[in-house]
Amino acid sequence: MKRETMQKEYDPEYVESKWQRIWEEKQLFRVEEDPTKKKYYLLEMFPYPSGNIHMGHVRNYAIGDVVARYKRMQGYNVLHPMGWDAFGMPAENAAIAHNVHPAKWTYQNIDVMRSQLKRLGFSYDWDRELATCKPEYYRWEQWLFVKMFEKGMAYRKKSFVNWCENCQTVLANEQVEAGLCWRCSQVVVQKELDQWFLRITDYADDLLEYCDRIPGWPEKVVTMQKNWIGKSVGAEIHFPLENRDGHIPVFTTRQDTVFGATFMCMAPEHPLVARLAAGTEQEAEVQGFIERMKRQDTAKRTSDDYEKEGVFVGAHCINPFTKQRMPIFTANFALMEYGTGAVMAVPAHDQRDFEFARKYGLEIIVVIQPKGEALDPESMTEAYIDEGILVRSGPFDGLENVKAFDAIADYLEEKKTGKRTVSFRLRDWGISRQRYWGAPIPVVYCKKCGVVPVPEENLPVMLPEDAGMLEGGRSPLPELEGFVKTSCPACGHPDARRETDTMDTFVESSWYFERYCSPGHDKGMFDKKAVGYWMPVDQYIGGIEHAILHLLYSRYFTRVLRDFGLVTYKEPFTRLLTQGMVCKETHKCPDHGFLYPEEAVVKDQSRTCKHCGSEVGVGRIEKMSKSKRNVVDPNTLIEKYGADTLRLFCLFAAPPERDLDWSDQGVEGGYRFLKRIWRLVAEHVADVQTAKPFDEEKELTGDLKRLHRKIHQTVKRVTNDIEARFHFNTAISAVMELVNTIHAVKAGILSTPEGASVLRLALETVIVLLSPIVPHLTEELWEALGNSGSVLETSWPTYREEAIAEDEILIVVQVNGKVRSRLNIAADADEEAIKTAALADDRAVARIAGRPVKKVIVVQKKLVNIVV
RNA sequence: GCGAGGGUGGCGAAAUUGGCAAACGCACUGGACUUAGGAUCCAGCUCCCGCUUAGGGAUUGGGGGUUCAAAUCCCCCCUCUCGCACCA
Repeated sequence: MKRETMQKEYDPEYVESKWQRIWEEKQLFRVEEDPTKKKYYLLEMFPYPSGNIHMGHVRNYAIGDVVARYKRMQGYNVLHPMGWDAFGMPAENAAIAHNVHPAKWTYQNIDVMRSQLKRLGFSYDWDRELATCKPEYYRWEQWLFVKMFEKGMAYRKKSFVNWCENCQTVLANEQVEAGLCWRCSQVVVQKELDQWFLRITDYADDLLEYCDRIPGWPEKVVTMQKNWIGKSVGAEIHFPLENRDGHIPVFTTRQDTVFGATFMCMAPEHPLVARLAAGTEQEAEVQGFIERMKRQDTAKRTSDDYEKEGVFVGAHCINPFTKQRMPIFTANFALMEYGTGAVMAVPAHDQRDFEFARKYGLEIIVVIQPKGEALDPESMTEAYIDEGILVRSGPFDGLENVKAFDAIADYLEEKKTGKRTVSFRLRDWGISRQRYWGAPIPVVYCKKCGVVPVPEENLPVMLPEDAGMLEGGRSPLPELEGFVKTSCPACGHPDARRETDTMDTFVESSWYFERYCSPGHDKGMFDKKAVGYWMPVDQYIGGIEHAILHLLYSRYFTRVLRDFGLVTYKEPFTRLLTQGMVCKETHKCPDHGFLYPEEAVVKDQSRTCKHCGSEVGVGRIEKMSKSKRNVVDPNTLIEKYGADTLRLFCLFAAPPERDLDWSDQGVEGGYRFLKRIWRLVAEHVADVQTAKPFDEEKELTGDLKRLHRKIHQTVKRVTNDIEARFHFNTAISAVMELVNTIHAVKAGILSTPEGASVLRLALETVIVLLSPIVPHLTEELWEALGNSGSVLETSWPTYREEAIAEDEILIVVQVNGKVRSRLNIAADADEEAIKTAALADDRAVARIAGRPVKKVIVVQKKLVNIVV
């Protein structure tokens, strides 16, 4: 296979397979802990093995690979692993559709996708590959679950949960998007079930507080997490029931308005609602309302035209401050999941309560007066929610409301009729899934002992592989006698049942980054020493769609592991980069919907549908997706242009955090650039074969001096663009400029010994700087120049400021802020000299036109502004 | 409604600290080489005015401000994308 001389034309297929083979033979990407070297853990979000690598993966992993290779060339010991988020529903759906076991489908996909990733030349340490569906992985997750159960951090509770009829399973709050299932967009309904929860709310405060201590995260993600956690500081107030024992606890952030509370609103699901209505003449109406609300789906409840409505439950409670009777309503806007499920309604100072009061003719009492204004409940058109002075508030009259927050809270605590409290929007994480293809929850239900965790020595609870898939997506586990029937691990009673729910797949992805540190470890979740060396992840890269879900769960899990003494840090990901989506224009036919580009026949200026001849609209640029038929297949492109071109385009077309608009012509342009470099080296390889890279000892002149300067400038720019900003697009531009500069050097000069030496430095610089981006091409060229070993093993080039310095500098001459002239001036010219030169400039003089010069501003090495 | 991030040529974009707006690339136009070019090389390429030469003017979503100087800083508005949304 070895070619003796360099081919004239760039052949990506040959070059890429050759170097991929060499890398593998030399095991170039293997890493181990090495205390003598600084570590760098670079991680990209691992893929779900859906079948094929798509362009979003290519972009994500191309970005990561540049950083991994760059850091390695900087001398870091780089951990760059890859694996599979392998449990999940698509496997079950495919199993039902194609009658193949989810495991088989998953492992086949993994094989295909692994070879695709290898074909792209990413520098992964494949020895660390893991798949979360393997028992040796989920075994430790079950182990942690048991530990959490023992500490009360995992618990079982009957509650209303989000249910997707299509997926036949429960969804976490984080998995409901605008009332729809995040996966299939089916409307989510509420269903009451016994479910396992993880007590993430115990860490709500800590998770929130640390949001401000992860400076390496994009602000956007941090705010999204803060909003999701949604902390509200306020008070709980107890409203005694009239004519019976007990009280209704209420959460409020506006305890300063409590004297204006004139009625009570409770969530329809609130257990007290039906009890209070029982036996009253309201009972039937209240029951009807509760039933109606239960049937209403979340999507409807959150729509814009959703009207506030409620029903009087036939009972009253007492405002503990005013002793006034307050009618109790059940209302659709009161949410059982938030606060206590009951709201004290203060219509004068809350817009929602105001509307409700107006609708049902309820009393409105103003208790906060704005300064210099008197509010009249009769004429108010909206609630007054701003600051003011308390009125009609007994002992608190005259107090500024901002001060009343504390005063009233103190009073509550003193009288024991309430207390200061904090409410979070964040709910505990429901992890039970009524699905087959997931990690079994390691619990047994015993007639005698109740809920019994599976002891460590019996782990893992293996997911039975002999399950047949059921129609409609129902889990086969509850019907698998061999799995369900077991004996109690505690008392040995033979009549015990296994839990048949599996864990949410987000549990697996909440600790895989630790597992990578010691993937084969069989004495625990991970080897503490390995984790101590590698963790935390220095740079994490992935899509913004995980801003809450995966990233919040991972932060939570890290805290749990820390409390078990397994890790020493709190935050798993020091820096986070959320890359943009890969987008492309869509084609839409009025009759046939979205079309593939080849189904839109180009005729003259317009396009017509291949099937019906209707005019095809070129739709907006949207995220690539199969359903929109605007995807580009990486395989096809690799075949045509090679992996390097594909990587280059993904990095060049846009900075990583921004969306990338796909352009076939842009890919072509990238290919052209690589061919251009190839020819450049091929053309000069004989000249520079024996030359040494220019070693800086001699003073250069003319084109060579310019080229030499450009080399150093390029090293500086590329290093800075990658290191500080991850702006690979400008890094590539800089190398393109260097290549253009080489081309511009007059032919004869390069064949002199001095020329050859500078040229060699130039070519090697191009090669080394591009090597993290297009690794295969650069390996081949590196070798062609007579170097041995891999480019990856060379160190990253450095630059010298003296070499960058220009002798002459272009100074812009402005008159009144407008550019009027430019002059070349010695780089070391002082301010006075620049000023004199500018004032003597012909064009400047003409513009000044004899007017007196008021002021001259000189910016060293940049410009002169003459103000007249 | 609340929060975040965008808006710069025909297109993707660049401008790191307030200091020449449009680097680099795509597309396009012209030329060279050529049997041919969808290969390659060279040149041009924001808009308007202009004796197509010289030159002048305008321009970073819109309006105002600060400054010798604003894509960049401040205020108001428009618009797009994303996230949350009856949160008591």
